[in-house]
Amino acid sequence: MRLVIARCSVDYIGRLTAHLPLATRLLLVKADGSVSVHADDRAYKPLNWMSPPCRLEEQLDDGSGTWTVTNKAGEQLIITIDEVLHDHAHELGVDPGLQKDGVEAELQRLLALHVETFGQGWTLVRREYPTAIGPVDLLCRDADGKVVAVEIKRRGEIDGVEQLTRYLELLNRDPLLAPVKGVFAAQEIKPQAKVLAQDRGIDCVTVDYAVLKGTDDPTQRLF
Amino acid sequence: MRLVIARCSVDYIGRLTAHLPLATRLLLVKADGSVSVHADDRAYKPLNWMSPPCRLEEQLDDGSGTWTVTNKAGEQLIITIDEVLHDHAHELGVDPGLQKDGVEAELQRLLALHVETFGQGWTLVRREYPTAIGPVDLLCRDADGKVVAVEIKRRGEIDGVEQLTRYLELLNRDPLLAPVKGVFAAQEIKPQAKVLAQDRGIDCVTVDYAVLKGTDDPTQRLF
DNA sequence: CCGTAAATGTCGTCG
DNA sequence: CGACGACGTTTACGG
Repeated sequence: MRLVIARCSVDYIGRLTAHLPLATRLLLVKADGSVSVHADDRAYKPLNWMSPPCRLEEQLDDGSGTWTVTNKAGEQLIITIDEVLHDHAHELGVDPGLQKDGVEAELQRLLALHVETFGQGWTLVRREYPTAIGPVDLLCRDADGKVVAVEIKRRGEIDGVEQLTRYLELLNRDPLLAPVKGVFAAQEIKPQAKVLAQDRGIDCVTVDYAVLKGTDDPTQRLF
Repeated sequence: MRLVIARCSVDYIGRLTAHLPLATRLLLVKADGSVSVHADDRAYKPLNWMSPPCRLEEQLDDGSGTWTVTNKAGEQLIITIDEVLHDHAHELGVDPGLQKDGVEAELQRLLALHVETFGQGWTLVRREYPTAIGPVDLLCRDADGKVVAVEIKRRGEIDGVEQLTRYLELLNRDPLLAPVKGVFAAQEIKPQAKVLAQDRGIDCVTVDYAVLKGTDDPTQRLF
């Protein structure tokens, strides 16, 4: 990893064209070949960058000069360097990598254990019920024995309603299942998604993750 | 901007939980308060980070110690530092910012100016025509006076066709507008999107941004 | 500040 | 290699 602080201007010509006027910035060159240009704000996102695989060509005359970064698609990041204020390289080695523990999978697991969240007398037919266009998160039966397809998202947006709609269309072609109702479940459901769901006859359920987790965790129980 | 190379392990507790085993990494502290942890790969994306606004607390004993970064939501990034190999700070000042060209907004602006791109005699009714489920990019009339809804994307994919389909369904409920036709315009349209659009009776138009821009820019005109 | 759509999205997985 | 969905999406824009 190489860290360069330099006064520079930058041009990107690729999927779009972009220009950065002369200013002092951080140029970050990683071992994977990527180059990114950071200002002192905008959180972790660089002002400009080139993702690997790409090639960095340096043309330097006494500190000032030009970096040209090119990828296979012919996109170019051109960094015109006026003055180098700091230039430091360091070997980091391979990173052991990140261990993540996601929320959506957990949400599905908890709801599968507690389908009564959707209504009294509900039972789980199957989690990840397979169809030709992908698995339905939960297939249930309500108290009347009617089949219900449940789509679970952490954040409920319009795309999720579309996805559930496609599943319902497919499931309703199966005479053994039809008529199949739909439930859209998420920690938070956007107004637009609610409108579309209602328009399609799909019920929306907002799920409280903490409560659900509490239901699952004996140490969290109130009684 | 502060650049620290350190042997560290990292834990994030927030929207998910994540852990990074001990290794040498770059810790990037920006003037906006953000902290990000970079390995020597994964392009510009950090392994872990905290976005501003947040607060960094340092507890150090002879180089080793703990950084605790907290935001308002109570999310925490905890960096346990084993050894600091490099620590360098630099004043960058405010960045003049990025000038972009060629994004969807630009494409929409140009097409609004040149609806004849879609056909002779076409007129613009309104840009960003409002509906209950969001604004239609362009509402036009063709040479016969028929209403046409135009959805514009930089890259035309299935989602865009779905979006336009929803608009058409809604607009066609309005007896003052119906029947409304659809046009899907993009610099590049994926085959799948074309197939779906055709199936829905939606016309596809591939737009040449350079030509359109040339039409707009007198200095670029050939005649 | 909330809601919505775009993004050089990026990053996995799976066919 | 391309399509599809998730992302701690992030970011910009408009009400």
